[in-house]
Amino acid sequence: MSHVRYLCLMAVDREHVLRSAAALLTRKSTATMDEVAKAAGISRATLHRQFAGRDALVRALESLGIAECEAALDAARLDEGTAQEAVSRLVKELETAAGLLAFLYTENQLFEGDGQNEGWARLDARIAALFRRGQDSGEFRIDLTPAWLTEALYGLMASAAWAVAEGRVAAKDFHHMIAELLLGGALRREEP
Amino acid sequence: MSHVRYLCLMAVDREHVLRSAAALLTRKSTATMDEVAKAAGISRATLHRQFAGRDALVRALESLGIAECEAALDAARLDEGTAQEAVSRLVKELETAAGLLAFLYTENQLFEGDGQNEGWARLDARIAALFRRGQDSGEFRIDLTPAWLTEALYGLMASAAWAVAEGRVAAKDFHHMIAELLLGGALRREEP
DNA sequence: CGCACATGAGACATGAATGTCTCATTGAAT
DNA sequence: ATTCAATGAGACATTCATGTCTCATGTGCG
Repeated sequence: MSHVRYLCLMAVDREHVLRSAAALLTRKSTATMDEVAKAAGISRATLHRQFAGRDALVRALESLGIAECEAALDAARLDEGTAQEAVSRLVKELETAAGLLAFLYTENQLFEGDGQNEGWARLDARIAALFRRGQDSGEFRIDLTPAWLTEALYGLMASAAWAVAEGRVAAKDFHHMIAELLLGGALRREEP
Repeated sequence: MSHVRYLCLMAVDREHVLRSAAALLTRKSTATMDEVAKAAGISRATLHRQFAGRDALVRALESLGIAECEAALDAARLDEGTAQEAVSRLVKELETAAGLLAFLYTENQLFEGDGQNEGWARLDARIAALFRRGQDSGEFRIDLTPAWLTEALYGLMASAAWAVAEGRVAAKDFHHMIAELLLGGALRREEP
């Protein structure tokens, strides 16, 4: 039964291709299908056999990014402990997906039109709910809206991913930089 | 002497074209030259007469963005008062350039190769120097590097510009959102 | 060994964006 | 009114990424 093996190999390769594409497109968002194929170590023909076209590839990356984010949200256990700790865990869990997120964040074509993936709305809602929980518990200041804090989290993740990729900051500081800057702003300061 | 008037008109139109292009490309970074021309209310032929090609247009936008940033840095008087106040003034002065900055921030092709505009390095140095001044004076925490704070400022500006453009946050909160979040993170908290 | 199938290489057509060109028109200055 | 320059409209060739195709190769399996 080569059929089973066939499916297995396809799945593995598809995963590898998506990873390679994400890594390349994060650095050069205008990379051609040929460059994507070369980066994955396959031919352009095979790339087209796995993804109907560039659009399908980007959509698959979008689904992968959403899935990774949701997995990170689950792993971060946003409902446990203080909101501050939950945010810190979330940043930690999102670190591996930061590069992919940074790419998707700039693909604004994904968000025009009605066919936009509802996964983003789910993610936004869960993250915003976390910030709202922190506000309700008195941990976070209330003059910064959950929507803005969610946007800022995305933006800081993307900024850090690019800064690390270009060597302007150290990769090991990723979590500390984002969590400290974001929480320092979102956390209500003790009255002196 | 129509020659003088000729030069004057060219300058005015060029400015207008650049503004229109910046506004459009901020929303849709893949807009074609035809769309850019239509957005500026001119024909594609005239657009090509003013800018040799798409590359030249992007380069001109880059120069414009750098010039606006340097003007904002000058107007913010980064050496006066506390570093915190200077950062707040800087965010205020940069607000009008935020859309353009957001576009340039994602044009990572500008930063590959050796021919990258040295204006960015100058800007980075000036902004980083401001954060360093705040650290030296004890206003800002020292565990977040000036390089990262500079990156974070860019990232938050871009995030806020997009969020405002898409209606997720209110435009009037622009300065407050960025300055408060950034400073809250960069500012050393009072010991309880 | 022979079969099946995924792959790589490459040819080919298509479409889109670009860059260049000509020509008629407008508009302002003289 | 005449002249000059800029503009708009459009034709045109070119380039490039894309998408589809065929064919040869190799590799695993029966």
